[in-house]
Amino acid sequence: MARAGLTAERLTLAAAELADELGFHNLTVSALARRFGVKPAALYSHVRDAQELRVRVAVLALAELAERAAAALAGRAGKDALVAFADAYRGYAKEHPGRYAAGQIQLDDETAYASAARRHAEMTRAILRGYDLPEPAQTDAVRMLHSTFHGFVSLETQGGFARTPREVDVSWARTLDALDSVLRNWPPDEPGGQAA
Amino acid sequence: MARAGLTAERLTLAAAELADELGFHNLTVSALARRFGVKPAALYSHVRDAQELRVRVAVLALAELAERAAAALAGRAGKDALVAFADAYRGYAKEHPGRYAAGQIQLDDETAYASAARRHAEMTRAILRGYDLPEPAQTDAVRMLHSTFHGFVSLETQGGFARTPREVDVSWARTLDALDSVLRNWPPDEPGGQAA
DNA sequence: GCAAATGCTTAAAGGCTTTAAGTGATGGAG
DNA sequence: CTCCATCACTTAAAGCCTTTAAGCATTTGC
Repeated sequence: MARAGLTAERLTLAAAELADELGFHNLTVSALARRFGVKPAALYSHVRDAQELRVRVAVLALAELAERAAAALAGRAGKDALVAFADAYRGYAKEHPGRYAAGQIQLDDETAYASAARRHAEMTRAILRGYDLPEPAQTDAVRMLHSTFHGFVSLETQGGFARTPREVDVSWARTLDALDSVLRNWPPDEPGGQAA
Repeated sequence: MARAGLTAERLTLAAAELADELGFHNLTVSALARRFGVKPAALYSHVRDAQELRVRVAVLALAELAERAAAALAGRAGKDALVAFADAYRGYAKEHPGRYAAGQIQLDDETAYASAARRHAEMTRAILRGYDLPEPAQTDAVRMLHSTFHGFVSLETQGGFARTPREVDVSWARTLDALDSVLRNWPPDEPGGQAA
């Protein structure tokens, strides 16, 4: 019997494809083995267990996403940078829903540190350079941006916006307009009240 | 042997508790049966299968969340309403992470229609009444608000903000300030450019 | 060309889901 | 009050998944 030529890397890549096709939660050792025409037990020489497989896909996804985001950001500033980054983020999630879902799992501190998670934070801060926010506000803005991107993409891929006719692309664009607007005019720490 | 007195309702409630304790993805028929001191097969007289159990928890969660949000909204308007609604949303997710996660699963159109999903959309629109947005922008704003709330809460419960020292509560408050600000000053359809 | 290492299979145990058939408790009718 | 029908739960069993251990075969290096 010819060997299948399994390695941790090939398994990870195939697992990522499987996740994109079937959904991350349908990524199983058995399904992956099937794809290689091999018995499930064969995978355990290359990967400790199912959880390690998931973590590997997560790390791959974070790296790919960081790569894309970095490319999108290159040479841009201000709103251009904001939109390019956001579009890269959303585009990746739509092209690779399984990988994107993988990227959301909890990584232990060590794995997260070694992964591209840091690069994401740095890039988001790079966007904010165009908006000139002082430090504590900058952290808040990073969190708000990340929340909005992730929330929108996550709701969209789960069909959360499907029941309203308006084009999702338009709402996305308007949301980015709104984020740009609020970053250019970040509210002061003591809000002055809510007068019209 | 005394009977356990199972009903679909009691199972659903216990399933919700189980999900909050162990995480939604650890909600299994077996674990639930164990909690009632009963064999797994016993549950199948009351609930069609594991998926129905999950859907029931989702519908329960959406209803509870709508209840809370409605109470928070009562008698408030403008930023007060925004903050109360958002806090109710986040509070529920933190108190009931398993239920909250359940609320994110895809419901078929019929179930979704019968569920509280509509009430959520209506309440978000009610918040916007205080901000006087014309219609297509209103839909965009609803989507942005929902995205930001969901994204923030989802990242927070998954530990996404844990690696930065700043208090998450403060970032949440500042994010709501920012949303209030952008709603009061919603950008026009043709953005005028990005001058400082 | 042979031995050692490596890669995959077989075997097996344990858990989860789900269906079908069986048993015992409960409650309503006489 | 008692008997019987119904309903609630158990037992049994099949199928799929994960994971470990042991075995066989293929490749590699000397």
